[in-house]
Amino acid sequence: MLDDMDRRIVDLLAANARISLKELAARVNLSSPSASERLRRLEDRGVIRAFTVEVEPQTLGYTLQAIVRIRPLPGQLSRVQKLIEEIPQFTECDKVTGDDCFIARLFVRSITEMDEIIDRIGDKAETNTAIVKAQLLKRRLPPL
Amino acid sequence: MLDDMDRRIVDLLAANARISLKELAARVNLSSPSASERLRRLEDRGVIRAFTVEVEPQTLGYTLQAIVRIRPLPGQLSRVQKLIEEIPQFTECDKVTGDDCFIARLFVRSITEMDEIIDRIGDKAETNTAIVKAQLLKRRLPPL
DNA sequence: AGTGAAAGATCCTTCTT
DNA sequence: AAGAAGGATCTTTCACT
Repeated sequence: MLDDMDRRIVDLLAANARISLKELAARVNLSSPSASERLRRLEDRGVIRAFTVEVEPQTLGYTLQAIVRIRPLPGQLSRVQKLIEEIPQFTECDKVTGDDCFIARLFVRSITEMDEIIDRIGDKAETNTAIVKAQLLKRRLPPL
Repeated sequence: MLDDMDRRIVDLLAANARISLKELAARVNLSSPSASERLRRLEDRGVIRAFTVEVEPQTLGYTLQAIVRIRPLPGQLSRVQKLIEEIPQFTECDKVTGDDCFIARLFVRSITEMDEIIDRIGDKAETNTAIVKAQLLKRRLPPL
C-alpha cells in the first residue's frame, strides 16, 4: 500500500505541512525530484487529501465542547440532517448504526449557547449530550 | 478576538496550508510583510497550532470506522485509558461526562480486526460500538 | 525508482516611508 | 501597513544510472 518512504513522507508532512520539498527530501534521504514525485503520487492516489491547519478552538473562545448523540423522531431525519449542517458550531457529524442515528461534535462559547443549539434540535429529535472534560487522545493518524 | 483579516488568513491556510506567504498576502490584499507578521502572531497566540495533512484512511485500507463508547468497570479506569492510548487504531478519544466515560473513534481494516480490538477492552469495560455508515459532516472549523 | 547538477523562477525579510 | 530590492532558497527539468 504505502512503502516505508511514503510513510515517512506522510508522517513528516503531518507534523509540518509547510516544509519545503527540499527539506522533506533531505529528511527522508531522497533527492528533491524523487520526493516531489512521491508526494505528487500520494496526492494523486488520494492518500493525502489536503494540506491544512490545526486550529485551537480554546483560543477563539470555544471553552466548551460536547459530543451529541442525535436520534431523529419519525419522519424528521432529513430535517434534522439539514439543521446539523446549518449550525456551524457542529464541526463533525457521523451517521452511524444503532439507536442513535447521528453522533456530532459541538463547540460553544457558553452553556447558554449550548442550550440554545440543543433546543433547536430538541423538537425534532431525541438528543444525548456528553460534555468533553478532557481530550485523552488528540487526533492522530491510524497506523500507516 | 480575530479580526476579518485574521479570519481570512486562517480560512485560506485551512484550505491549503502550503501556499506561499506571497500568495497568501495577495489573496487577502495585504503586503507580504504584513501577512507574514499576522501569521506569526496567529501562531504565537496559539490560534494556529500546527500545519498538517489530511489523510484519507480509506486509501490505506481502513474501510471500517466506528464510534466506540467505553465505560470502564470499577477500578479499571486507568488501565482502560492506557489501553486506548496503546491501540493505534483509536485515532481520537474524549473523556466525557455522563454514563460513558470515553468516546473514541476507531479505524479498522475488517470486522475481524474490530472484534479483536473491542475484545481487548471487553473484560475491563462495557463498550457500545456504532459503525459509521456515512460522514454527514467532514471536519470543519467552528465559526471564527 | 532514483541521482545530481543547474537554470530560472520564486520567495522572504529587511529597510524605508 | 506598503513597496522595493537583494540575497537566499526553492522547484523542476534533463541526462544518466
